[in-house]
Amino acid sequence: MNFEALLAARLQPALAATAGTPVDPAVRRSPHADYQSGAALPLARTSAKAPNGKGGKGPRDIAADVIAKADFVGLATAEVSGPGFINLTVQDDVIAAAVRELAGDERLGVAPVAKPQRVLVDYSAPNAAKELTVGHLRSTVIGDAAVRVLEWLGHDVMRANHLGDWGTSFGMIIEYAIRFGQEHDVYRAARIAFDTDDEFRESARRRVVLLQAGDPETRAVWRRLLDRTKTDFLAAYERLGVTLTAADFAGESAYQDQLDSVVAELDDKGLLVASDGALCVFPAGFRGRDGGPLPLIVRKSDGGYGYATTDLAALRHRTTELRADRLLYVVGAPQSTHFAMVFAVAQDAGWLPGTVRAEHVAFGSILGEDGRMFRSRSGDSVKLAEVLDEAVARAAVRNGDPAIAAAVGVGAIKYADLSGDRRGNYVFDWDRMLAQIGNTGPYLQYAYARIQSILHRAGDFAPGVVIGEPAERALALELCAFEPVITGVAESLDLHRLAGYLYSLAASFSTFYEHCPVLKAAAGVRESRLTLCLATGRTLGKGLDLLGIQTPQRLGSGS
RNA sequence: GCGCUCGUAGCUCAGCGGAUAGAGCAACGGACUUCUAAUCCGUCGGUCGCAGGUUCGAAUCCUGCCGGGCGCGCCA
Repeated sequence: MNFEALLAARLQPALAATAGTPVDPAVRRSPHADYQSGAALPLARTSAKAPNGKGGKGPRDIAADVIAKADFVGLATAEVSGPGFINLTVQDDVIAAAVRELAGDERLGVAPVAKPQRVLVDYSAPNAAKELTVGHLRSTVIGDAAVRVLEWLGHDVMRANHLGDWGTSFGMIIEYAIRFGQEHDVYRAARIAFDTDDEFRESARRRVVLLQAGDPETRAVWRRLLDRTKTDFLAAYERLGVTLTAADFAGESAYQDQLDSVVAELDDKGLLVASDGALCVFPAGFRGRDGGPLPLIVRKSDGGYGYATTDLAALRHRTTELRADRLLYVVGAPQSTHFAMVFAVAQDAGWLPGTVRAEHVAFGSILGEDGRMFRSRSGDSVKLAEVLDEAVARAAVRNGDPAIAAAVGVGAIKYADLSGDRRGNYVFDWDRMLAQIGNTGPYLQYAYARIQSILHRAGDFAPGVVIGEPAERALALELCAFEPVITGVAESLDLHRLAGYLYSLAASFSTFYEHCPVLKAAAGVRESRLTLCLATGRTLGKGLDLLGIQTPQRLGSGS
């Protein structure tokens, strides 16, 4: 259901007739009515300037004209308000019918897209030499929610987990593993050796060369280390409720045999410039510290390849071989310049035609309560597993069932990540994210659980909606707003708008719950309220599912 | 220095050119013979960083400052 679109469609002919030209109906939700249109306001100026129209009409007169010409029959009522707004009030019976339909519709009034796109979502992408840390949380959680939303809308979504499995850090851990016969959890130790021991550092560098040259022993160790971390990652994804699978791993190593060809193709197109021994592309519009052109280095002076080349190879593969229509890179904001340059070079090289959208879905950092980068007391980055453990332990205080505690704890962390504008930084705060009131995971899960409890007790009933109490009306109207939110999020990838909507829906439900007894209501009213519960439960359930958050049937210690 | 980004209530944040800028937390005051009170209702709290500009209308768009974060040639 999309009342905004329906109302706009009714308004459009009247506005066009009044203005003599098509006008944006500008229909929005409003605190003064269900919806409002501000379209008459700018029209007043045009009218006043009309050649012979002495004085012209004021915005209120114009709004009245539009209302007189518009046909709202069977949908809404309209009235002029304030300086010239058109307040629109949807008829109760229309809202009721819409909710009735929603309650019985698996898709909750959201139709699959008419033209599915092939969307490739590049997310999570941890360095396979290390453990997962909170640093990987945002890309993983945001990317997976984006995948879920796009997929549910009917798009052909391809997940890509661009694992760091080839760089210097792998040289370090392979060298360390071979020397000390230890193959698990060696990154920290290897890093220390690399930073403090010149001889080790040299060996690690040689090890990268051996790896890239295909040395059998090196490759064997590499393969074992990689398999081990992949297994660990998959376990973490499972625990997080992230849909990435083994089939989605597409690490840097996968593009190694394409790097020469990337450089060759850039050369063919005359984009390559030798500079200080390196091969570079200088896309237009990028300036460096000294004001000079900023290079994207595609081959280092030592002949090796860096991440820029790998990113270009991956992009080319995704548009030419995988035929993606839209590329999403869910990567931290600090890399925005890098991606802008990669996209610019890819365009120049013809790998990114105008028909394909490439977007850097950037996000900010997770901060500690001191406002600085979130780290453990020892200054290390915090392991993801430890964060999840603590969240679950905290949730377990109120939830005896381990499965429910896990759903609440993990859900709280994910929701905290998704409920704010992804571009901004956010402060990691246990108490806030696990609070049972406010815009939190637990609050939404609680609302969902209460609904399930009612529905369970109610048993079968004949759906139908009659709007009575203000709380019923407010809830019903909120339910009808799901569709525009979802379609908007698929476009903007602002998951926090979905989160905000769900919070607002849950809050409307809580008010309804307080003011409108369901099970004890009179016949007729009872069925209507149960239908509202059903529609709300389904919407909350689907919305949270799209965010990747579980919805237990029951919360608490039981009974 | 250049670029990107952020600056909204004491705190954490919404606010996608429209009316009197909204939530939660905190503070204070109410509501449990009632479907989970893990909730709800109310009160208090704001020169939307500053100054200009565009507009009938600006927290929102533009410009310039101030302040924080990040980035700026062989790490990813």
